[in-house]
Amino acid sequence: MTAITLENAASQDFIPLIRELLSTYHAFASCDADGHRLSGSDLTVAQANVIFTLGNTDGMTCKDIGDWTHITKGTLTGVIDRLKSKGLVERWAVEGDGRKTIIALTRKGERVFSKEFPRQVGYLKERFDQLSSRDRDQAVRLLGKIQEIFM
Amino acid sequence: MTAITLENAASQDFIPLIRELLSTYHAFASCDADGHRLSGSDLTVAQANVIFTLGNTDGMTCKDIGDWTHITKGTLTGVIDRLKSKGLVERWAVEGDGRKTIIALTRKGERVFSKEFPRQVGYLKERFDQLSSRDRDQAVRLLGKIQEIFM
DNA sequence: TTAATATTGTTAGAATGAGAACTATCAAAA
DNA sequence: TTTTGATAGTTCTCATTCTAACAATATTAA
Repeated sequence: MTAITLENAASQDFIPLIRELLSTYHAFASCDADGHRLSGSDLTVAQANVIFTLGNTDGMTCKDIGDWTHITKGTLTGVIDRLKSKGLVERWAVEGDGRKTIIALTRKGERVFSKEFPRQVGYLKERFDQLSSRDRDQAVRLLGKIQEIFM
Repeated sequence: MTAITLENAASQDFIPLIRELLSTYHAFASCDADGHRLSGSDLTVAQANVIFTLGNTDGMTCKDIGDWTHITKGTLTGVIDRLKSKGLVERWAVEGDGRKTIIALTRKGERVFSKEFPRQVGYLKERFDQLSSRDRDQAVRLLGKIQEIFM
């Protein structure tokens, strides 16, 4: 309830949580990127996430892809452009709603998904196997609680 | 111990944890960015983090700033260039080691730090006050465990 | 000392990122 | 119906991001 001053700001109790959240995120992101880079798939992290999102679906709108991947719409247009130029996705008009576009994997995109998705999951599994299921479930629960404070 | 296949990849137990980590990170990052944007300080998140890191120090090397903020050295050069052009930081040579450079706040940079750091901590505190200290401490502990699996 | 190796920081190039402005389309309200 | 507002996607601008290559300097080993 005390006001925040220059003197007490740095010692606020929640700052270690922020630091831990950020360093854990960066540790994961770095590991994830390593997996994609070592695979020789020539996919960036963002491109791979879009491919992985579209896998086993009949296509999704840009809005839904963005919501799922946390990629903002302005960025997503460029990511999809690059995937399209690689022949991995295609755009379809939606009948009944002229505002929407459906993005879907091509045959080639599906082959890349079938190869890269299990490989990357396996790559990450080697790390996450070191975490007990108890800790994992607790972490999911607590991260959910943290998320709630931003809504 | 089972091999990862296209069929079982998406149902791996650790995937919800990854999704929760990413969405919590993005929720925080978005809130943090909102705070800086609404402040009218004209600082980007990266710039503010460097300012906040340098506050109450006598200066730090680029290496140490990068380690603390998780900004890679290539990126950091540009961020510091922009802070320098705003007159908020300055570069000093290190006597005894010609490879190193010390980055330090200017007077103007210190004034910005004194104003923006407590303001942003207060802005974030309003959210984190909604989290119990028990959940906060548990989250720190579990995030630490997750981090370990990437080392 | 000399050579091999490491560290620090900058630079270059391509992709990602957020946000705002814009177009087009749809929905709701008057 | 018309007008007002909401939604989807693209485009634009600037900043950040990463990797890799590079230069300069330190350190270590031979």
